[in-house]
Amino acid sequence: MDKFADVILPLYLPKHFTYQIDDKDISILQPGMRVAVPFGKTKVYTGIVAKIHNTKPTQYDAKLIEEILDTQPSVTSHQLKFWSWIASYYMCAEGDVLKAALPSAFLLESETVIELNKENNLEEVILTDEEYLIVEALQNQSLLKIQEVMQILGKKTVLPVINKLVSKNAIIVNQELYKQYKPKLISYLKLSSEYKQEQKLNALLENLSNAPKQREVILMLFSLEAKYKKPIEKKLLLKESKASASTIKSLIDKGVLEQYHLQKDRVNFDGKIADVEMQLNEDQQQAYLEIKNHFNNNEVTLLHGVTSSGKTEIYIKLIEETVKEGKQVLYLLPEIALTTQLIGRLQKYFGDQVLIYHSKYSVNERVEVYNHVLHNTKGKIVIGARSSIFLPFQNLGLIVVDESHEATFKQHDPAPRYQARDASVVLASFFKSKLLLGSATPSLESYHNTKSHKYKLVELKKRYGNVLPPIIELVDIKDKHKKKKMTGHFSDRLLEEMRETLAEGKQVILFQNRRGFSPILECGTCGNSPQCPNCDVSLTYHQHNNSLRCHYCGYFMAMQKQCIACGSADLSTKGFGTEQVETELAALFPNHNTGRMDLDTTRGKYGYEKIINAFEQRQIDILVGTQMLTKGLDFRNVDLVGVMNADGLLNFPDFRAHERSFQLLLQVAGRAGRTKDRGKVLIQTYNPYHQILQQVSTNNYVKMYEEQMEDRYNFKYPPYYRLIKLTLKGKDYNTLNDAAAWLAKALSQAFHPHVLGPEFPPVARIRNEYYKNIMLKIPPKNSIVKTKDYIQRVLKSYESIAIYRKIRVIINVDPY
DNA sequence: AGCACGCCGACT
DNA sequence: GTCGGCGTGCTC
Repeated sequence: MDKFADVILPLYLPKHFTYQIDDKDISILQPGMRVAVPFGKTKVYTGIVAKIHNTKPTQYDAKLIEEILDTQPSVTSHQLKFWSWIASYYMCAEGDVLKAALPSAFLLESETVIELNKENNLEEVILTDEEYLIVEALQNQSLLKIQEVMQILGKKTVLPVINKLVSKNAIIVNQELYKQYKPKLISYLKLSSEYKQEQKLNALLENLSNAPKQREVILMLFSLEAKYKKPIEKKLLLKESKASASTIKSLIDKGVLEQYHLQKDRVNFDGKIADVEMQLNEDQQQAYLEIKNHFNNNEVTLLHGVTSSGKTEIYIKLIEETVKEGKQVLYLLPEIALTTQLIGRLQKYFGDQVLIYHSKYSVNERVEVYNHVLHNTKGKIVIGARSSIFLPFQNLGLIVVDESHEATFKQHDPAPRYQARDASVVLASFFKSKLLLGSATPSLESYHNTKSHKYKLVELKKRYGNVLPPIIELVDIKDKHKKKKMTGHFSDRLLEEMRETLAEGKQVILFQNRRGFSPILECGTCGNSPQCPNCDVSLTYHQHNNSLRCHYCGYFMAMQKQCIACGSADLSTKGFGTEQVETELAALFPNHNTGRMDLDTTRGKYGYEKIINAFEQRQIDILVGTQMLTKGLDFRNVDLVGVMNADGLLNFPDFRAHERSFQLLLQVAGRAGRTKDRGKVLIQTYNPYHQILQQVSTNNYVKMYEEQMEDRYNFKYPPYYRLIKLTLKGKDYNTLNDAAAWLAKALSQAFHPHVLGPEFPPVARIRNEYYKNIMLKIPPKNSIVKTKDYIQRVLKSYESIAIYRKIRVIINVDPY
């Protein structure tokens, strides 16, 4: 009987596609395997088999699967179930989930390539200029992709030219399937088996006496083999014998040495493992036992522990136990906190049991981690950013979500727009694994869940080693300005404390939540400030390359000397960022080194580490940074933290601004005084009586929680109401407005008072596309599933209106 | 989402 | 008259 496979393709398409399975493949193919399937007229895609069945499609003829790319499934049944949950909850295509879940090296894609037709003598062909350019390029490079042809010709439509060349028999068009993953190979050397006998060897050495270099290499190889008792890398032999590559090559050519390759893991740990058992103090032990107790009842547990109360030690203890049971562990962290500091700490305990998975890892490294998790081979503990929830776990025993309040667990763009913290609850339920959420400042949602008994709460109220919490002082800079006690952006109080701290040989961290030098350039005569031509934002000034830049599309221009609008030279900068703080510091503290940590200075894989190391080794006395220095960093010698301006955070136009400010400020404060000396935190603000700042200064989470929850209730926000945001996006302003109005009206028919908008976002145009938002507030008593079904139905009728089709609709569920 | 097919303006 | 723009519709 004919068999069919439902295949998930890496495309934005809501359904599976059904292909017929070739008779010879029926016994081999299983769900979860990768297959290459033809799609449309030309394309071949890699898809994942979701289901195998014998229902022949009635509406169309199923095509045959072209090739099976696996010998065993790459995707587990748990993953398939999880993908389908993500797709339906976050309202996206399973293909979107697939793209996020698999390392891109798994998804070979067909690409049209052209090469020269060698059968034909090119001299006899008459070519146009464009055709000549392509042929010339093909003489240097045997294959050209369509993309490359476009570049060579500098235009988009290149197919006619290619077709002409084909008809002239000058080139051939091919479909190339790319297999991207390449294992890393290391060259090893050994003596040919021929010389294993003593006498042959002696004869050889005798022979080589007139080639002393080569003789030396052989002897060195022996001594290295004796020393390490394992295969000898070519690189090592080269280094130790100080021979040249050509010496070794000639030995290989002579057949004396044999070269072979072994696959090597890119991700390797070769440090030492600490041989001590994790010791918990009394409070930690208490918390640990409570957690264990909740875990035994299979309950999700929230660990609310103040900064540096020693949450990590508890995690390590729990991880240790899970690993002992032979189960896998997932340790989720916000991307930004994935620093060498924390990884180093875990590796100290678990050595090469630790696998790391995040976006700064290369495609090949990710494939290796994926396979280790799938085959449960090396490493039971995965430390990773949000995307690691998609790894192919076999028997997941524990998930730890550290810094669980962090907004970066939510993916905003592209789809799937998932929240890894929330999704991990579902993931844990599939495996019946334990789930621990950790935070010093839990999200209101998580805390609310403990109040409503959905989660259990465990608290750690004291800092580790009884270190006292830092003293938090609010500095009224409005008052300081009035009294002329400000030097640039520094109040006299901040300067005083900084001098004192530096004099004691301690370090200072300054926090300014904005990058760049000084965001906006403003003309003092006419008030004009240069705008981005593609987006509705002012350009920001960047001092290091003296340019004006757009943070949304990357557009930049040279810094202006005169106002573009009126020609006046009276230009000044408004607002301030990390760069300006650094500049002011250089003038205020000429005898101290300063460093800056923000997006601009941490580019590249090791940019981050460099700054952190320099600070740890006290090459930097004062570190200025944005919020990236608040996460998971543990500096022992910092006694003072200064917040340059807290108001920018509080006045952010978002219902979460207050909660976020509270979390951020407490995180920043936590950087101060992590050892015996009591740290100090100065927060400069125009509004010291703001209730959030008061709650920060008294470290009163519960008060903040209660007050914010009241607001959330009154204004119908999460966790009471659920939100779904629909964003419309398109180049045509008028059509966008019409489409948004239509959609809002259609949604209102079912959700009447709970549809907000359509409204333009703060930045209404990005890269020459306009944006408009519609927000849906779903009352607690309404079914989310039914609501989503209704939205899908509305969208279907929306899509049937031809003129609206060029306006894209992006759906974002729980869009915090 | 891609990608091909198909219909109207500015140029060799 | 073609080349090349983008609107329209389909993909197992």
